[in-house]
Amino acid sequence: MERIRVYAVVGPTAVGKSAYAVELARRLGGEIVSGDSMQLYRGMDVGTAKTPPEERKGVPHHLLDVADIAEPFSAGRFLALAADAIREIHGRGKTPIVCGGTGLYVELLLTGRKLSESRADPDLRAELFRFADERGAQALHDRLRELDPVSADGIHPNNVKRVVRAIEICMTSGLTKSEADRRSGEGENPFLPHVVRLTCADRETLYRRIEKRVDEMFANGLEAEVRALCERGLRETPTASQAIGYKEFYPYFDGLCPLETVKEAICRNTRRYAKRQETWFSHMDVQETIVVP
RNA sequence: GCCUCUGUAGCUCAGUUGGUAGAGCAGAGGACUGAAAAUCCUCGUGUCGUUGGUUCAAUUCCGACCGGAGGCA
Repeated sequence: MERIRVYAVVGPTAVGKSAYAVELARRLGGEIVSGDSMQLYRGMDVGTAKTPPEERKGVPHHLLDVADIAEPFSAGRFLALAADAIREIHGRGKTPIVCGGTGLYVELLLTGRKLSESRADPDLRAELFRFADERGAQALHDRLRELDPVSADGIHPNNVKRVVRAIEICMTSGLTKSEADRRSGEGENPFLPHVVRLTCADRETLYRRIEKRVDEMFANGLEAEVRALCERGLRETPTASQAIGYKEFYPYFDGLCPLETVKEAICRNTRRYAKRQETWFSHMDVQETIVVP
């Protein structure tokens, strides 16, 4: 089977992935597939730094605006959509270029994983969280160990969220999580990745870029965007509500802190996020590294 | 001017009945196969305001001085 050549542009927020990907697409005759867990949502534009249409320079972008903020999302759903988009682009004789900062999504995609659909079960989650709350994180972890000792070994007991998710997978997919993981890697990877990693020479440079970007977001109407989304229930959504650049406004809207505090919190959370991204991408199989000033 | 309280990690503070000290936040590093912009793990030496004194030993007790807060005049 011939593998599909897939380019990928990865790196922390604010290094300039999107613009780079657009240029790459124009050079290669490519189309972009977003690998970003928040740009999926319709209406989340300014805060997610979604490339505005006028900056896309005619390059088609896939997987932007494919979900309503009320929808939960998952890596499984992302994989299905992204893999389809890649095949479709390739089928038209164009080069697929994955661009995004969500390490898990991009890595699963490029390594050719396939995950069966597993529904989120809010009631089960709530029950498991309650259990952890009442009997302790260790007790919940013990329950996972009974269901799936292999994945229990790989998840720290304090990481309740992941323990809950692992149990949920076991109970909704009909397989243990570890078995599902094993199967996800079966078969040949249909993709042949060429990963370009963008990074900064040092943290200071990256942090300066982040601060500048946050300033721009505020200047471009971030507050109004978040306010409008809150009116549509953003705060009650399962996934979209967690986005950096959005959740920091909640205390401000409740009159609990000044706007300046919101901005500081966004910068801080973005810095921490960028650091986690750097950790992730530094271990990824990368073909090309570009240091941006 | 007098009296009281206070000065400990970048910040907010705890503590040592005298044997040179520890939490939260901030920060740094790391993990990651189904919420991932989420979640979790690891990392704390700092003239204990300055300076004298008592003591084998003072950040801890005593004095003075210098900051800060409050009270009385």
